[in-house]
Amino acid sequence: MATIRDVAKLAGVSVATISRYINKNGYVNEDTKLRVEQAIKTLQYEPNAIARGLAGRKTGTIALIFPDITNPFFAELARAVEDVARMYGYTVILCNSDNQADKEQTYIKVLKQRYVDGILFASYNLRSDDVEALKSEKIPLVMLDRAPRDASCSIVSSKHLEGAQMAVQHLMDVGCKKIAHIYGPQETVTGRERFMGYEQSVKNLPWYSPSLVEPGYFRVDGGMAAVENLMQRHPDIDGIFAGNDTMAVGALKKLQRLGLRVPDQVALVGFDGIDLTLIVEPEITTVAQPIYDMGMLSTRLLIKKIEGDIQEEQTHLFDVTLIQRGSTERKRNDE
Amino acid sequence: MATIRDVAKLAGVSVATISRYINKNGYVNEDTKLRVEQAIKTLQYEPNAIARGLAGRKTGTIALIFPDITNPFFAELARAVEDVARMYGYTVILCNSDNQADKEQTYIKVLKQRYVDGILFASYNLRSDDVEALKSEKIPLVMLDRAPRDASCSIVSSKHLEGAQMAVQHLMDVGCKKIAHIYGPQETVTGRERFMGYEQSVKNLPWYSPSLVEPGYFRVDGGMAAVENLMQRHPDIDGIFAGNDTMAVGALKKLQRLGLRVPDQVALVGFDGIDLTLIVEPEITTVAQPIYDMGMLSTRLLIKKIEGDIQEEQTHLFDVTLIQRGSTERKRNDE
DNA sequence: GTGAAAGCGCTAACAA
DNA sequence: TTGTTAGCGCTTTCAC
Repeated sequence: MATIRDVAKLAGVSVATISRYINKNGYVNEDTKLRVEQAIKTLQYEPNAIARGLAGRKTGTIALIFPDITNPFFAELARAVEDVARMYGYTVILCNSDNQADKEQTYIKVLKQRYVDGILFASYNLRSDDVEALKSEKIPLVMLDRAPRDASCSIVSSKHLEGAQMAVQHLMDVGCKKIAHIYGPQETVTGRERFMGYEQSVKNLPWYSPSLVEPGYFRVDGGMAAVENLMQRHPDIDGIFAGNDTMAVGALKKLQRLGLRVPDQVALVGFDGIDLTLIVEPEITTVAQPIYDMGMLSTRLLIKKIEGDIQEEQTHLFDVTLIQRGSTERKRNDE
Repeated sequence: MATIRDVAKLAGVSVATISRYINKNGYVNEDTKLRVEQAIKTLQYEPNAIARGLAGRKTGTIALIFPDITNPFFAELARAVEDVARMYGYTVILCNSDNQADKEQTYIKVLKQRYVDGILFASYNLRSDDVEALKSEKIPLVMLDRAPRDASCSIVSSKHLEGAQMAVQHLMDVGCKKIAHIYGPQETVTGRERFMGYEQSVKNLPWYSPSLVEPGYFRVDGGMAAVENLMQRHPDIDGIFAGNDTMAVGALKKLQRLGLRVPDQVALVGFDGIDLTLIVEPEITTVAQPIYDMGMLSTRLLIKKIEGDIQEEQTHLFDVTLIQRGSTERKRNDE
């Protein structure tokens, strides 16, 4: 592989000129520019990214730390991140944290060693001193859906609380008289806010009872178990709002096994808008987040911070959309 | 951040000694070893991976090139790869190729610039000269489920042909009298071999007809469309073997919409063993590949090649397993 | 066993 | 505009 020195020699200039040309900073005369281009072409020169990293402290690498790539939500997010990164000439490092603090910490250490230019973080346990540490080392950071209290950092999220209220409202609109909630982990912003949205919507209604909620751990089996418990306690439940689509899928499966017709006997709404909701029958009504857009925006934000285009920490809140599907499509909008 | 020089100074030795200690090559006296350890600890020294890469040409990075992380099969694979890589101190770069040759080529270029230590390749278009090029540059490569003709390289795959025959046999065992096949892209090894397995199993049977196959493009909507066409041509089809689980899910959905009972009127088998088959009702019988194990093994293989533990190219063929579920669970095993 | 020193390929002052 | 040069932090001969 040709080096910058070879190019310089062939073009009859110094390496500094080549460097300037490549990085498009500093002046380069038009004539020499042409010679340089020629030389680069004939030698098929490709700058060495590692050497650039060492010399310039910019590696063109960003890291994506999140719970689990196997989760369709994060897979779609990762896809968006990678797409945008590629467009901007960045490469992305994949880090599955399983929401374990020690894994997150190890990653951060490793990533520093590798001079990653920035980190996109969507796992739970980052504390404000971690954020401060990264900040003091000038490593740009964008958080997805979570932020340590009293740490200022850039955040990309969406309207979970509002979305939860939309979900509940929709269930009432299609005639539900007793609506349960399967909630996600309360350590998570998403799990918490969606729970709150449900609670605020129903707590003053006559039929409300605290025993209408059940945890589902954001998992299919969790959703199934939750339905089992809920229906046992309240056989008259006729609407379920699941805190995410994965649990909604589990809920649907269990409802069908219990012989309950969806949506006629029990209507069901999920949250997130992942494709899983489309492959089951009936398809599941969901409060969709613009996952791909969120991934795109957060990556753009991160790259802008890396490249110094923005300094301040920004917060972006995306709107969510209720997508009505079979799981709430009842014959009659009764009452 | 402390550098190797700081450590050397504090320990009262030269940087060479520190380097030897870190890399565990060359002799280091027991006493000095202790002093070095002390120094490293007090300074919280972490070797700089970029500098090591430049000097030693080993970056501790491997790349995973495959079609799309959004595909559950590849997501699970990626998870395995990342898990193993982490265990061995490697970091993984994510590359979605969408099976486009140009993206693959661009990636290979970028990855070379970044001195990746090895590449795990599961996309379609790599040609034998690409393989040779990588080989001549001493970049270890492991291919998943595909290999350019007449290029020797390490391959990890599983028994697609045999698996397809198992699927068909199973359908016959549960009493199917007319079995169709929804096939995947014939440019892919997987699509081709599964098709061949089907063909070999049925071509001499009295009911066989070439119009019993239909493409499904490895996609949900493809599976749906295929079922529509197949059932129109042959309303008496009572068994379907889909070339992968994604198409099987689509097939199931369409069958249900057509009002056909699964498994009683039409039994259904997929291929791959992804979780999608578990979330639908009925659950789908599938020929499962050990996806996670395949990811683990191929990563281990790659790392061994990187670290010089093996030279020769190896081929690993995994067994597949028929997992029987609701989609083929008929009341009576008739005839 | 250990150290001195020459790079790895590039960037970025600073001079010219 | 362009060139000289000193690093970036580490590995690796080659002496001692």
